[in-house]
Formats: sequence, C-alpha cells, structure tokens
Amino acid sequence: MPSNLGYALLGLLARAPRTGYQLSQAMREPIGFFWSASHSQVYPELAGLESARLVRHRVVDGPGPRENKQYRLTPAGRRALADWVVEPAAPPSGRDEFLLKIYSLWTAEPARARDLVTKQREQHHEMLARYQEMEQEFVRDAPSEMADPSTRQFSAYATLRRGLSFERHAIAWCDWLVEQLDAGPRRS
Amino acid sequence: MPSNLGYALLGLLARAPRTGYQLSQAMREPIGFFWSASHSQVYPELAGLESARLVRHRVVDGPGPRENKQYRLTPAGRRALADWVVEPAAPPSGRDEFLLKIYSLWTAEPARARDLVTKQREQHHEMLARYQEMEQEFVRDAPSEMADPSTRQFSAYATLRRGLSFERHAIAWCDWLVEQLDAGPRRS
DNA sequence: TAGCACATGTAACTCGTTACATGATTTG
DNA sequence: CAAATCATGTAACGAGTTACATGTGCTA
Repeated sequence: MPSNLGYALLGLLARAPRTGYQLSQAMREPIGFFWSASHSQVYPELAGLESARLVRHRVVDGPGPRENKQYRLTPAGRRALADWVVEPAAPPSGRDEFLLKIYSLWTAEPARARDLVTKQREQHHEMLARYQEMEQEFVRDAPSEMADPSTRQFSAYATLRRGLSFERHAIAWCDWLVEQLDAGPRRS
Repeated sequence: MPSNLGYALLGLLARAPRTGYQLSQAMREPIGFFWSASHSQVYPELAGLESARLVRHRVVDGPGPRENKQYRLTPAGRRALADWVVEPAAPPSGRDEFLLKIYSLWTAEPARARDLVTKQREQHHEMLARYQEMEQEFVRDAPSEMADPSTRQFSAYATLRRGLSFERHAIAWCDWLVEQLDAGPRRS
C-alpha cells in the first residue's frame, strides 16, 4: 500500500507521464499548496511504486548526463488511485506554527506582536495574488473543462479554489487580530 | 533551542503549572486544533527543557502510583517563549490528505466522489459545532478578558476564532464542490 | 472482577528534511 | 569560466506515531 506521497505521485502520473526529476519539480511549488516533497523522497518512492507494479518506466534520452526515466501509470496503478481517492481522509493533524505563536501572544511585547501579525498578513496577501494569477490561467487555458468534474482541470481548479478561499479568510482573521491589538488592554 | 513542541509545552506552562500527564492530555484535543502530541513525545521533551533550565519540576503527591512531577516555567523559560513568539513563523508545509484526494477526484466514480465530499462536509460541521460550544464557554467564563490582548484568554480565543472561520469556509467550499459534482459533466 | 483513569517512561518504526555525491549542458 | 539547470541517487538526522512496559486506585 503506497503512502500519501505515493498517491501524490500517482495523481501526477495519471495526468501525464513524467520523469522523476519532473515529478520532484512538480512536488515543490505548483502543487505545493496542498502537498510537497523533495527529490530525495521522490526517487525511492518511485522505485517502491514500480516494484508494486503501479508504475512502469522506460528510458528516454533527454538533456541531462543521466538516464532519463520516464514513468507512467499501469492499469493497476490507475485502479489503486481511484480506489484510494474515495476512501475518507484521515483528519488533518493540524500543526500550525503561526497559531502556536498566537496562543502565547499575550506573553510578548504589544508592538512586536502587532509586527508579527501584519507580516503574516502580508504573506497571505502574496499567496492570494499568486493563486489569483493561477485562476486567470485556468480561465484563459481551460474555461470549459474547469466546470466539468470529469476533467483533470476541474480537480486542479477545485484545490485552487480552496486555496483562494483559505487565504481570503486568513487575511480577514489577521485584520481582526490587528484591530484587537490596536485597541489594546481594556482597563474597565 | 527547543522545537515547536517544546514551545507548545512552554506556552501551556506559562498559563499554569502542570504535570507531564496533564500536558499530554492538553496536547491532544482541546489545544489540538492547532497542535498535538502524544505522551511519548511529551516526556522526553520535558526532560530536554529541564536540562536547558527552561522549566523546573517538583514532586507532588497525587492519585497515581507514580511520582507526580509538577512542572513550571523558569524566568529563562518565560523569556525564551516571549522571544520565540514574535519571530516570523515558517510557512506551513501545507499537507492536506483531503485536498490530495480532490486533486485526483476526476479519476473516481461520480457517485463515490460525491459521497466523499459530503462526508467531509459533515466532519467540518461537527468541528464547527464543537468550536461554537467553546466560544460560548469563553463568553460565559471570561467575557472581559477575551477582548484584552494582554490576557491568556484573548490569545486562546484568537486561535479559536481562526478555527471557527476555517470550518465555515471549508463548509462553503464543500457546498460549492457538491454543486459542481451534481451539475455533472457538461457535454456542450 | 473487569475495565478505565491515572502516571511515567522506552523502543521500534515511518515520514520528511538536509546534506552528500556525481557530472553533462546551457546561459550570462 | 562560473553558475544554474538538468538528472538521479544515498546517508544522516529529526519529528511524530504506535506499541511495549509497569502498576495503583476507583467504578460499574
């Protein structure tokens, strides 16, 4: 049984054949708003998937000095992916370093606390801007597919929409927090 | 330098002295919507914090068969916590199994896909209900403190507010997804 | 009298990150 | 000619989960 990382790789390969290097690239930023992995994790996992007969590779010639191994799904791999997708997901462990800091924010100097929150707010703004660019790309490149749940574009767009919504709500929450901090201690 | 887990424990001890067992209990559910740990992680970490002179313990007698070690912050521990709080947090790795499934949702049978999303929606509803109960407890027990950023209650309430907002947005996103899935493939 | 809550620890394992290792081709 | 990109792997480490280990007092 593959790990979550294994299913992430199967999910990418279900869309198009790729080399280990290309998978590693894909697993950092673009897909990275809901999963990520470094190349040192990807290569062993690919070998595992292959020994489980869920993927196969063939050597193609490419730019690098090494063999370029292009991987693609086997029918068994495709089945394993589709079965895993509809099983309920484990509840997220919910580890968030920023929230952990907020929980102890009362111990910090007020001015520094405010800085922390406004900085975080800016980061959410940057992420939001990037997601909005991606959304424009969808509208440009696949306007009809993004409304059709049977397409890979729809699935990708659905995850993007969650990212957009998440960043917007995070910004609103930061705004509320700054407001509260600016109001300061109430001595009533 | 303590790990995030270490700072989580310091954050709890800054509020009140506790035993390792009590810390372990606290690190599962109630604080658990932004951090969690099992007791097998807590005990070694406490020993580490103590050897770094950030916490101290004294043995008190309690119900169990073992020694009850009650831990509390040292002044150095309090300083370390306040310093860490205002340092910018690392961007969350953002691993979300459910989103990973959604990314490959297009490979699944439509009816099963719908089931998956509605189930997830229900889970978010349950979490929301629990958070709303907690919010009522704040209103009941600490109505004035929750508006004063210098109190521990405010900090806890701020994290709770983020949980509430997160669940509400997640439910709205699930609603959108189900709507899209019900509309089905568009053959235009 | 069986099971649960209390109470503290260790060991084995999985998952993920960072660093090590190699080396060709393209770009500034 | 130095640096980045391409391209694939291994090794060491840290964080987290699950299982192992022990033993008391209370409750159904």
